[in-house]
Amino acid sequence: MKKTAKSYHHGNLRDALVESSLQLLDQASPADLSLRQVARQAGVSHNAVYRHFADKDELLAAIAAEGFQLLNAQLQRHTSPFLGAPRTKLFTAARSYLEFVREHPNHIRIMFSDLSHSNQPELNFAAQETFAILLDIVAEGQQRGALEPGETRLFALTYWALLQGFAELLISKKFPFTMDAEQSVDEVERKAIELFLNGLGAEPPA
Amino acid sequence: MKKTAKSYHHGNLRDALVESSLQLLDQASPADLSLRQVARQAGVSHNAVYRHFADKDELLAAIAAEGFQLLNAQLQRHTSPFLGAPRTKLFTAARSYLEFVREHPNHIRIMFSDLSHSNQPELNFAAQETFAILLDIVAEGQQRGALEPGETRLFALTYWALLQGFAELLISKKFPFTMDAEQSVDEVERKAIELFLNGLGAEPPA
DNA sequence: CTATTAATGTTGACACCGACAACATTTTAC
DNA sequence: GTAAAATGTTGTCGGTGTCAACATTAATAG
Repeated sequence: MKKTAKSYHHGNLRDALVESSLQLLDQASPADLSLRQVARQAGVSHNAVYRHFADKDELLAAIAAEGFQLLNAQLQRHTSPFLGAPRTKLFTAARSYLEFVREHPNHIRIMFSDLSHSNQPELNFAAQETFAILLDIVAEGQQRGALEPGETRLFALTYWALLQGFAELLISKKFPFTMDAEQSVDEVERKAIELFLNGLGAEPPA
Repeated sequence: MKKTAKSYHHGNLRDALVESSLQLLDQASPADLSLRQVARQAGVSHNAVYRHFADKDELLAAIAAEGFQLLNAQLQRHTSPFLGAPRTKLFTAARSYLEFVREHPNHIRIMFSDLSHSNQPELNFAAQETFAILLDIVAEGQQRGALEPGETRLFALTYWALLQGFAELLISKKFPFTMDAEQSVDEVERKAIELFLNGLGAEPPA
């Protein structure tokens, strides 16, 4: 029997449940997301969920995987056929990442929960893909002379950490009191990334 | 009536509840932390909690505040009477921050939840204090020539974002596949922070 | 084409949870 | 010393995650 598409009863309920979850997450925080609510939103009885996910964690893992896929698509859409100055792409990717965070804060929360126990290979793959994209961008930046050569993985990891750190500070509302009153969040963000990239580009590798 | 210390029945149950929560968080994730379990751990009936916290969020906010206080104490303990090379202090603080994260991953998770709606001034103050500590360290680094001068708040914010970003990648288990097999997490972390600090120290401000 | 089987969905139940109300007890204050 | 405030308990309610039993539909074998 195939699980793939348009089965019969509901017509691949699995994806519909993830989609319903995303709709609910637009308005409610992850803590308020319940299996039964998701089932209701999908127009199906509770326990139907258990034909597609072993438990709640497995549904959350699927939501997280979907999140990384959406993020990856957005990153590539914003940076893929890119012809600007070498450093601009690094900058654009950063803005794109933080735009996603601002638009889907609850989704990002679930993506960075610890769901490692629920073994969802799809999730691991999608998250690895995110890193691969950042890695490519850094590598290209190095090739085009915007960043110092060498240590590409280390550069990319640090790049990702900075972006996700900003995400955390933004989401948890600990960002505002770190800025001067007259500076907008947007401006601070831009300058900090610039600062970071300038740093990586100028110093000979340690 | 005083709320301060050793009242009567239980003898400041408020702090005991927070303490019980911390014990439970050593073994269970935030999602599994329940008011009733905390009450049981403190040897008190459910609903006793509601004499000290309006709802669950307010308890979580108190836990978060306690977390920032512990983090602040550790940061200051590790960096306070510090006589090493100028840059060493920035490095030590970073290691200290990440040590806290590794030892209290569940606590950090709650600290960076969005609890802004439960208006706990203690929490805001403690988190601001964390930023103040990082700010001091950066300022001292600038004064002693380890970092470029100017933009101190921006430097400190970027510094914090990098640290918290590492924390996230560590906690959510998305760190491992970013490293080469032969490098330990510890080593990568050290080198990334070094890279970052080198960057901030060498490039003229943007 | 039909019968068997697997996949999928539903109903019912259970323990646990957060929150509210009503009541009990102890401390504080006048 | 008594009234009031603070603190703790018991009881209850709707909601939740999960299991078991049952029902229905799709896939497959003959």
